[in-house]
Amino acid sequence: MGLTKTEIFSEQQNQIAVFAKAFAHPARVAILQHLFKMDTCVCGDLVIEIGLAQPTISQHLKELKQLGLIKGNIEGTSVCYCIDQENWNKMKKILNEFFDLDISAAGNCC
Amino acid sequence: MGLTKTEIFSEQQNQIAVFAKAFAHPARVAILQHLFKMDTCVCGDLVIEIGLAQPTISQHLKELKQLGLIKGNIEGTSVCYCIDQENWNKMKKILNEFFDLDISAAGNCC
DNA sequence: TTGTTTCATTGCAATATTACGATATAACGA
DNA sequence: TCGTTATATCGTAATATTGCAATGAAACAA
Repeated sequence: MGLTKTEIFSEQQNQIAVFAKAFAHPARVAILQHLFKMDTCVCGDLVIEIGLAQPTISQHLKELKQLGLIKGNIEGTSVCYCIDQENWNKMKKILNEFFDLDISAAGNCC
Repeated sequence: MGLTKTEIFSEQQNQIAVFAKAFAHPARVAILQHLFKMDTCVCGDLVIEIGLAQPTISQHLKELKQLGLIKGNIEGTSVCYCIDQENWNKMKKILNEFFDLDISAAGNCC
């Protein structure tokens, strides 16, 4: 049905999934990598850097912004985006807790 | 168009996206958490544990298996799944390299 | 004001994902 | 052999995602 049954999962499980979805597209990975690489903030250079149309980039930026991973500031006619450090670290913490689940017990059957 | 333009991105960017997609659904997060929690391997208990139909769980398991994050062994009529430690660690390394990009330079504009 | 630049939004088409009923398959016990 | 159990696969319906052309909105310069 294309509809995820979020109600049967824990809040934590849903949050992990929502954050993971942010990185589940190479364009968004590329955008974030570029925002990290540039010491000065980027705006529509992303359209040139990445090879996608402007509306497409704008849409990906919107998703990252709604998740809180990036911030955007209007500067004249252009918009300056950058990583939201606080939320980025929160996301890292939540995902790393999941990645670092104790593996010692599992993995001994197959 | 629903079709990701993978060809314009680097192999690394695509790989991050593919791994992230594994966690981009709470059911797969729940499956992996359960596989970590149980010291003995699980099979169709997942259908009971998680509240989804058997074909749906089977489909999610297939995706995780294709990615190499889990392994499955046939034991009689049931199938025993567990984390593939080697690939799990590979995935962790790739995603953490991305998460740990130097934040000092970025994030000072907004 | 008019034109330009930059970005967001809208609307749409194409593909992907999620979920499940029905069915197939494979191993086992009686 | 026959029935049971456990899982996989198929087919299908519904929703989500991706991408872009066209258009709108806002700031600026002339």
